[in-house]
Amino acid sequence: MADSGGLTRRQRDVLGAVGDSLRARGMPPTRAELGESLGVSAQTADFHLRALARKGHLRLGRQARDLELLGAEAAPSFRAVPLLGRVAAGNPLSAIENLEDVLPVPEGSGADFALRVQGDSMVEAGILDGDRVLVQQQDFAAKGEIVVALLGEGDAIEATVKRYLPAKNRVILRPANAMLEDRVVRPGEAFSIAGRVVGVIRLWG
Amino acid sequence: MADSGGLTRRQRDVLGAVGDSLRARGMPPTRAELGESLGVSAQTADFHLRALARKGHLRLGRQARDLELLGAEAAPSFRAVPLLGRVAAGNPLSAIENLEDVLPVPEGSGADFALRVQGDSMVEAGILDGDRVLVQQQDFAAKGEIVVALLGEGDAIEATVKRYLPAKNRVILRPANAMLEDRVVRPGEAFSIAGRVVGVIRLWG
DNA sequence: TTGACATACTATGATAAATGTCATAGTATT
DNA sequence: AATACTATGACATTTATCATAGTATGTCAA
Repeated sequence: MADSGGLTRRQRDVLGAVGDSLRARGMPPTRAELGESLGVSAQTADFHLRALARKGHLRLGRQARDLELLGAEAAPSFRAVPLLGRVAAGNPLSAIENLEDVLPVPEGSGADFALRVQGDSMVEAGILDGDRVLVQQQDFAAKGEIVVALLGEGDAIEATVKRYLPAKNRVILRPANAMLEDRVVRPGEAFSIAGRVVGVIRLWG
Repeated sequence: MADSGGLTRRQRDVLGAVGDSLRARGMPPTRAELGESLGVSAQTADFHLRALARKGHLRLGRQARDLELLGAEAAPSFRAVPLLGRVAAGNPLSAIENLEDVLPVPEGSGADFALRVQGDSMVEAGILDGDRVLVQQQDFAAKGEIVVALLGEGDAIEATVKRYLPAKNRVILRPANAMLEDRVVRPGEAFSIAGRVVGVIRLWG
C-alpha cells in the first residue's frame, strides 16, 4: 500500500471532514459533529484528531471547536483588499466611503488597495482599460516604477497610473502608449504619489 | 449622530470583534471570548449578539461558536484555483501532481485552474510573459476567444495560449503579437481545447 | 502453523469545564 | 418613560477528556 505522508486512510478521512466543515460552515467541527459525518462516535473522532495532532497535521486546543489545520491542509492565506472607486488626497485607505468591492490577493503580494484603470494609457505595459491594478500604498517611488499619481487638489483631484520618472526640477509621468504624451509635473504643481503598482487583475465575465 | 445602518457604536464594535476573531483564529468567538475582547461580561456580549441577530447582521446558532456574519460583514467569498505547472491531455484538473500553487479568485469568476504564461505571444492582448491566466475548463470555444489549446500527444503534448479562429477544414491559433505567425491546425493533427481564458493575474514581487 | 504482540479502529461510561441561555436588575442618557 | 449598556446568579446542554475495553488485522518469533 502506498504511504501517503504517514497517514492512515481513516486519518485522511478525518482531515477531509474537518476541511469540509471549515468550508461549509466557516468553523471547525466538534467531536460529535465530526463523528457523525464519519459515522463513528465522538470519542473515536477524538481518537483520530489526537493521532493527527501528534503527527503535526493539526493543532488541538482545549476549548469548543478549537482546532486548526496545519501544513498543506491549512486554508491558503488570502487577503481581501478594497477596490476603491475614487482616490482621495493623502491616505486613499481613509476614504472607505468609496469602497466598491473587495478583491482577493495572495498573502505577501504587498497590495494595500486596488483601483480600476480607465483608459489606454498603459496598454504597452500590459495594463488595459478596465483592469484592476493592485497598489502598495507609499508616497515615494523608484525611477521607472509604475505608480498611482495624484494631481490637483480638493474636489478636482485626479488619480492617474503612469511610469514615474523623476528629473531635475520636474517629474515626468510617462504613459506606456506611443500615442500619448508625457505628463510633466513642474515645481509648484499639486502632486503626490498614492502608491506603487504591484500587480494587475483582469476578469472577463 | 449619523446613523450607520441602524447600528449603535457598541454593535459595530461587536461586529468588528467577531470579524477579528474569524480572521485571527479562523473560528467565531464564544460569548466569553467576545466579552473579554470588548471588556465586558459574557452576558453583555450575548446581549449585543442578539441585538445584531434581530437586525439581521448575523445568524446565531445554539451550539458553541455557532454564528455567522451576514451581509457586508460576511467574509468575501473567494475560491482557490490550482496553478498548474504543466497541462496534461484530457482533463487538466486530473493532473493534480503538477500543482505548483493556489491562487485566490472571486467567487463567480468562472475560473477552474490557472496557468503560467511563457513567452510573448499574447502581449498585444495584455498578457505578458510570466502572467498567470485564469482558465475555465471547456473543450469548445467561440470564434475569437482566447483559449488554452493542447497540441500533440503523449509526452510531447504542448499547451499554448492563443486566439481561437475556427475555419473550414482547419483551426487557426492566432498570437496577439505582430512578430509571430499563425499556428494552423490541419485535419488529423492532435488538437484539443483545455479551456477558455477568463482572466489574468500579474504579481510583481 | 501457532502464539504473542502491536497497531488501527471502534465503542461505552463518567466527569469537569465550557458554553449558551434565561431571569433579574442596576446605571446612564435621551 | 424609553433606550443602550452593563452586571450577577443560576441552569441545562454541549463539549472535551479520561478510563476502559472490544474486534480486526498484520507482524514476527518460536
